[in-house]
Amino acid sequence: MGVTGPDIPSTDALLQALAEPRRRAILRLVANDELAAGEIAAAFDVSRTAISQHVTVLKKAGLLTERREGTRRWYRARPEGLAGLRTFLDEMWAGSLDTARRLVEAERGLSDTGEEVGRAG
Amino acid sequence: MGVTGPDIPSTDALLQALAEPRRRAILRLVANDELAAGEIAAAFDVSRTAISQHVTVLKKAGLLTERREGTRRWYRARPEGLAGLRTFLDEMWAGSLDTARRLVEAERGLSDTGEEVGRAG
DNA sequence: CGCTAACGTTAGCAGCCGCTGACGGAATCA
DNA sequence: TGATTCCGTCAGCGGCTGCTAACGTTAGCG
Repeated sequence: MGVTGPDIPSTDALLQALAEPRRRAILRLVANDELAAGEIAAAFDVSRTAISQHVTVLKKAGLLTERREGTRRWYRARPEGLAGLRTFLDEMWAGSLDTARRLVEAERGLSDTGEEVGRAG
Repeated sequence: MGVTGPDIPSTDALLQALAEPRRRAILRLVANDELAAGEIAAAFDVSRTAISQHVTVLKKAGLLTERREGTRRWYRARPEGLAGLRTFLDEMWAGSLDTARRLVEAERGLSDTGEEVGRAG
């Protein structure tokens, strides 16, 4: 019934894609310039096939855009693909920082009064 | 001779640690509360051993702090551990966004003059 | 049409990784 | 001291993953 959107990549796919050093290198390579598959492959010591597979992973993670021109395919980094990662990071950061703030406060109270500081009950 | 610092975890270790769904769950679990190893393990359906190994990975990535008390070890999320990830994200984002801006500008020029817009030479 | 260029895809393989079970160590208590 | 609790570590195993070689596909050219 409903119109299915362009399937938003999960945080899992994102982090798993970025966990590979070579995939991050590819991403940096096409961050400033649009490159064809062959050009990307030429920058590495592994086979063209391996790079093609990495590119597929990055594409599925929403980190790459593809533009076909003749027999060639041009790739470029997709900044919005990193939005999910930023969200994940902000949530983690906020949660932990909030706790850290609470701890500092409790510690200060401790040094003043000598009162015990345990886990928040 | 020199004083060796507390060895800063690499971006690779960071992303690889975060790539595991269960490790992210552990991180969320200790983001707001300090928990003992056993308590963390109790929250999952896998063995205590598996959790211990995940905790080790997170610790090596600088994402966890450990506090020993008697036979127990208390764990807590370490917000500064995510700093490296933020740096990585910002650099990627900046690079891609800069390119995107350049492209929009070029495209606007194209729609006005009909001039070809290729890769920056 | 045949031929080439530029790719993606598949099968198969080696290495990594997460899991379990068994074990060992440190702290606590009788 | 011995027994128990809490926990990390090790060996081994199955599944995943990154790699290569061979093949299939599409676009362009003679």
